[in-house]
Amino acid sequence: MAPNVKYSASKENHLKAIFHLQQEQGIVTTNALAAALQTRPASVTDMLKKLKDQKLLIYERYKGFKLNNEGRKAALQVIRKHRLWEYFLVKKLQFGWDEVHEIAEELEHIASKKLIDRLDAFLGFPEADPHGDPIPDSQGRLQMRRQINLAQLPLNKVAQVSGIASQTSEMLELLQYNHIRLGTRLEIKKKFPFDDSLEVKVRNRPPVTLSARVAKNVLVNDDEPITERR
Amino acid sequence: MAPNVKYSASKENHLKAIFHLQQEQGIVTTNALAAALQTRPASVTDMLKKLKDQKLLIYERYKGFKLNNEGRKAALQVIRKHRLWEYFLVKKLQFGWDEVHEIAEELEHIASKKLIDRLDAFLGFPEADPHGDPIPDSQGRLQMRRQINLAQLPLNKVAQVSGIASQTSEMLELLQYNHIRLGTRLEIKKKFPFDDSLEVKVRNRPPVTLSARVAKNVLVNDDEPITERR
DNA sequence: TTTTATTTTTAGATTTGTCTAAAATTTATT
DNA sequence: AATAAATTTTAGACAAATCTAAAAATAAAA
Repeated sequence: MAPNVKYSASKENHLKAIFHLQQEQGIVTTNALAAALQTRPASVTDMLKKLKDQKLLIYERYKGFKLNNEGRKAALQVIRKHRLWEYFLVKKLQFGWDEVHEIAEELEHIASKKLIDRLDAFLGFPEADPHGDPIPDSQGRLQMRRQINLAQLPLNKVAQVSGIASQTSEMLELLQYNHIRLGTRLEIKKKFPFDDSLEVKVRNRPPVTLSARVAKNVLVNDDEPITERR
Repeated sequence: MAPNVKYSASKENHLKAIFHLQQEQGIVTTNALAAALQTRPASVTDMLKKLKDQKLLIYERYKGFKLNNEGRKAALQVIRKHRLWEYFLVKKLQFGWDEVHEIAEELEHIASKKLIDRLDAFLGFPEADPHGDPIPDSQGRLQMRRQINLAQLPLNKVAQVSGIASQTSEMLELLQYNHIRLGTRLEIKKKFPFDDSLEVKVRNRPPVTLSARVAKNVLVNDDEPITERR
């Protein structure tokens, strides 16, 4: 049933953004979604009505909303496409991991499921995109990973960067400047309660200071990284 | 100047279709374009006005139209994108050459020029797409090739299939069924003046009969193919 | 060269996605 | 609890791309 349902690019963008927001907050608000999509609350309300009519979300006016099963499945297909294209751009076309997001935003709206499954195979069924975010499989199953943000990491505990929450190019540029990338191992050397900024140490580099805003957007593995191989 | 001008998908489709039509007929008519795009003449007129305002074509009402320099350049960029994606789909993702057109119709509207130039390099700067149609280079230069259609080929002269004019999936299916594909060498064994159908022979195969309609859409090299290597 | 037929354009509507400004509702604050 | 502030929704408008039906222009035929 419903193997190749096609939603407009705008609807897909809304579904995807709702999915990400409800990961963090459970229920999503109109204002939050409008901010995430750089649009107006009124426009969001308009779209919510359409998505509700299409039975993709649970929504009662003034009370917030979240995806239902159908909506979640649709969102995961978009996320799958986005992340596979990002992987393709970096691994095959030699793009930098910090410059692929915008292009993938366009590619993710190409409909053909066959295309995506072939691309997946061509890329060797990668598990994560270049930012470390896991790629849903063909059935939309997303292998969840235990991630915490850098602000939550205890002092002096080494962790490995496994994802970047906010992927604006400004953010990615800042991280690149500080030699923080996917897979980078780092530890917090000092926390400044005044503004919650952190002094972070990456191996073989002088320590750098990160604002609380940045730290909250750097995701790291919750458990001990591999430090020795045997 | 104007390196990354972005036109809507619909405008790009119009530009591309006009380009193809004027290749054959010099000047293009509203009805012909409407037929090519499977839309209505009134819709075409609406779009023509917009394209004229954007200075992409020469158009006087009731008198037909054609692309100007700017429009031709834009059309060639779309054609370049389309053909490179087709090549990618066939050569890298193992699609059949008769099933890539629809997907490429979507991919061709992705904007980034950098993406396309990287893709071009990744594919090894191919000269022609899987249907044998030449791929414009990064500057939009299209290397023209001497092609005639199969109906014009003299009796018993071997020629090599170098392009398919009408790429409907019905047409491509028919050709595939008859083992006629890009690069296939064939010759005309008999012409039937009654309906201008042809008996065509492909090496190691029994002869097949093609209608005049099909023959006009199969393009072959004008000059002798290479039969021996030295 | 009139008349008829065809082609093309205009006029007015529709759909999708967006917006602003105002109204309705909920939440927060005195 | 009453009022103020913030959030969310509605009402009405607009742009893009399309459509149908009717009018205008051109081409073909009698």
